[in-house]
Amino acid sequence: MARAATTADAFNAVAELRRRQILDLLAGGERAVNDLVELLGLAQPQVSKHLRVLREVGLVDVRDEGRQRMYRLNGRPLKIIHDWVSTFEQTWSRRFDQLDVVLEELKDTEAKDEN
Amino acid sequence: MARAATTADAFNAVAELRRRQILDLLAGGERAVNDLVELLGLAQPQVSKHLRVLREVGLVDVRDEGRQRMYRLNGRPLKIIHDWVSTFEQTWSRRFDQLDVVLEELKDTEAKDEN
DNA sequence: TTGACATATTCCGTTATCGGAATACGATTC
DNA sequence: GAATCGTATTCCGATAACGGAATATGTCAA
Repeated sequence: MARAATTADAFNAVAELRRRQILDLLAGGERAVNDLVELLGLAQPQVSKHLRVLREVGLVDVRDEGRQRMYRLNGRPLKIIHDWVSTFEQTWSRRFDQLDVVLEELKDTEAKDEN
Repeated sequence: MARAATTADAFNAVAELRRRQILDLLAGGERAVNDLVELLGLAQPQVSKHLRVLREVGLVDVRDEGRQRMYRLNGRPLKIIHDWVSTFEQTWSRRFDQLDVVLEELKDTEAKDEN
């Protein structure tokens, strides 16, 4: 086995900077592929490939509009990420940093007491 | 060029299920490597390798304790992910789903009006 | 129906990743 | 200081990701 398919889930899909940028752009509303190509400064095939990955994990929806394809953000799969990361929110909050310090000091004190 | 190193940032580090599991375990407190090996049911080298990635993006800190190495969670790098994902929070909320429906209906109405 | 435009797919080469097995290293313990 | 324990690193082999270039598909316009 080599590695998890990028297409497997939102975590993998979003690990790529370009795909995050695409989602950022789509947050501003529906966009045709060539719009994205221009805004990102990428080659068109690369953009289409990234869009495919995003489509496969459900992060974007497509709609045909004449010869264009309009892509639209669908953030729902991001909720899984949000939920998971939120679990750790305390970890980076100021107050818990302080708590860590207190706990460390406490540990040191105990260590001394054992002598 | 092939692909960005997994080791590059928190997004990539966390894209791997095993590494997320490790962080989940460390959320419960410091752990020695063999603890994690047992809890995860993985081979020890694999665990050490995942820990290395996590270390390199700053998601865990290490402390030497005799012949053991105690790993400890450091969630700070997750804040970047949290911040980014939070940008899209409205996208999956119930109220905005409803708004989407309304907008769709409106679009349909307009389409009919054009006939 | 031919040509131009918009997008998707395929093919290619390079590189990173992952798991597994073997091995190296470093700190204890005997 | 030799055996042992805990962990890290290295060396595979397989896979798949990525960018680039070429090409295919599909739609509109003349």
